[in-house]
Amino acid sequence: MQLDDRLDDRKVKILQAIIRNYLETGEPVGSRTISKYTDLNLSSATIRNEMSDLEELGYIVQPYTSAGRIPSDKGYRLYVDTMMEEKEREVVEMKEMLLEKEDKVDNLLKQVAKVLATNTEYATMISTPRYQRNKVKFIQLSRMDKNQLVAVIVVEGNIIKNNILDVEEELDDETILKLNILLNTHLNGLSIDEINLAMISALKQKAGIHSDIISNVIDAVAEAIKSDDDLEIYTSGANNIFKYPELSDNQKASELITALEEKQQLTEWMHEGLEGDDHQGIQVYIGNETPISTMRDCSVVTATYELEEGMQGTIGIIGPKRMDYEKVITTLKSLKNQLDTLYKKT
Amino acid sequence: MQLDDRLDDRKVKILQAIIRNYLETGEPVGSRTISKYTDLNLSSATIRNEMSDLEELGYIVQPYTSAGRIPSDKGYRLYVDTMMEEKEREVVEMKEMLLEKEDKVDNLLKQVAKVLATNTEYATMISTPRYQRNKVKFIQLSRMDKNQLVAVIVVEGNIIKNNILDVEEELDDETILKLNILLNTHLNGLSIDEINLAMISALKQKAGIHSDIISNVIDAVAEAIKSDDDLEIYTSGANNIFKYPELSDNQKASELITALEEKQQLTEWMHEGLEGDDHQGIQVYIGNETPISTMRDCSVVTATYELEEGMQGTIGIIGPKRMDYEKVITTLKSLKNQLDTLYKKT
DNA sequence: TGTTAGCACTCGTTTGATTAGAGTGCTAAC
DNA sequence: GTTAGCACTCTAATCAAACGAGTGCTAACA
Repeated sequence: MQLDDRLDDRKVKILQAIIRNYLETGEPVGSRTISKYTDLNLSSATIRNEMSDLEELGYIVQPYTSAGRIPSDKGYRLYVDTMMEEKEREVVEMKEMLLEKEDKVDNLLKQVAKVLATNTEYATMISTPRYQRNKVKFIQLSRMDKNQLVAVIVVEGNIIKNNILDVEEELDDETILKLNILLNTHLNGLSIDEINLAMISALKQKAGIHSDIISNVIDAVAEAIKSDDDLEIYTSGANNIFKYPELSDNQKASELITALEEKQQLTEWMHEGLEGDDHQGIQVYIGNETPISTMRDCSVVTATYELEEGMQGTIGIIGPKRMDYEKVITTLKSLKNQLDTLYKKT
Repeated sequence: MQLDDRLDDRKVKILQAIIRNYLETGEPVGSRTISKYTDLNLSSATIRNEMSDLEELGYIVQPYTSAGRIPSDKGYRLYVDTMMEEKEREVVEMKEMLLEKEDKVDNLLKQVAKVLATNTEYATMISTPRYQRNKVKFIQLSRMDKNQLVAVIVVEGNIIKNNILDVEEELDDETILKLNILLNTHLNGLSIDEINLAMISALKQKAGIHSDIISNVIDAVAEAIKSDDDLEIYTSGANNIFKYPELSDNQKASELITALEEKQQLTEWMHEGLEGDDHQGIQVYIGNETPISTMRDCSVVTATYELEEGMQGTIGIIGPKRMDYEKVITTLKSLKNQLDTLYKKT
């Protein structure tokens, strides 16, 4: 008999039972367990037949002959997808996330990573928001020293940047005032795309003999807006991986710790993660679906949050493949909501 | 016969041989090994006698009856101390530490931690400099919005801080200018100790109706100077601990990773570490000498560096007790020197 | 008196064999 | 289509024996 590609209802139920049980115990689960566990009233023999089918379809695998079954990546995938549909509406409030509005976004994020790690008992990461199309809001040059200017640049979202500019010639207050006016009138409200070469040379011309300062300021502005080096990632709860035997043998643990420490890779991943958009900004990567090879034994759930218009970042949870997807997803959703609204009403 | 408290020359040689051998292999070392290893031309039996003495004196221990000996904390201590004396003068140049002067000190430090970790194959940490008695160099209030001021505060070492202040009443340019002059004339050159209550109330009085702004600014200044939250610690190379079997069983590895992640503890330690001063700013903590209990199986070597006058920070290397003290210490010394001079000549 | 050879003894580690148990696949009966 | 029964498979746990590195002690030696 040719096996139907489509799963009937009973198979799905059995698969879910297997996965749920495996999530709890971490041990391969046998037919007898399922027979007792489910309310299907089927004998272990029947379950065995069904499991045999499920294995043939690739949803579960046997670690070795005559052991119980564990879910394959494909199995997890099905489970997660169906579960997502079911839970699409339900969003549980996060317990006691004392998210007092920190004045420093960085500290807030660090704290979120930490709380999340303690809460879920998995490792977590959170990327700082990207300010893709951010606009200049305010520029101010001030003389600090004889030969040094402080350039303060505020971009949308009240992100403040400063640079110290060395100047050769001494500038008097009036010149500085003029430059300030010039800069503000021309650059305010512009995003990085809009500050092009033509714009810059026009500015320089107007600045006259002080055109070299303009260059410096423009550089500072560019840096402030693009803020590439500011796209950082905070991780927390790395030690949690030791709670899951399947991740904590020396080899794997070492690789994982390295992956979490090596933020470069994570950054790139989170970066691109901002594009795709599955279920309300939540994405699940199971096993080999993660782009980082050393995480092939893990699952990663990410959520995209938005602090203010255009300021998007990503939160991620890294755990074993048998992570409690349900809890993780609802937790992330709730957190995402909180972050989304936190700065909106400012 | 009562054992002399003092070690004779031969005992020291044997102890050194034991330790050196143990550093290499990580295995308990027996009498026969030493007999062959050293140029003392002694039989294993003689060595056995000496080792028996050394054990009684507490310099080495036996993991179990009839195993070889391994150094005790006391043994390491002696070894490190004598070695330090020998190497006091010798400072090897660090290999290829592309320390191009980063404009951001933070990035520099992160990079140092990383390079150091790769270089030594141990875990590393580095704390950002403390600006203990730092002085205010420049203060500037600017109006950004109708109801928002930007306060820019520059302290010695060109550390720039900003705060956004919400103001209820709208201020005109002249008022702001007056405030700026007031603040600069009174606060410039002062350290945090010197900005006391009397000072503040005097300022407020002079500010007249704008005294509440003064309060806010003072708060911002205080925060900028004390910069407690800026005393951060970067760690790197946590995965290196897996290279040493004696540290990488699950329990210990987990604890260690946690300790490295839990920066609070480290911060306090590094903080107090700045006081004591052993050998040219290098300190060695062996086993239980570390204040962090989960590091009792490790040794930690720290060095204090100074970027600019009064800006001290600490670098630390965390490894197994059998770490290559010689290499670590010379490496740290060289690095310390580089950091010490790097910003001095600016 | 200090050094050495020899030998019995100790104790953790390695090895191999055996056992227990969980789980499967298959067959035959319902 | 479902179930009971049974032989079979494979892992993990257990145990004993052999191993061997290393010691402590004694007696002999220079």
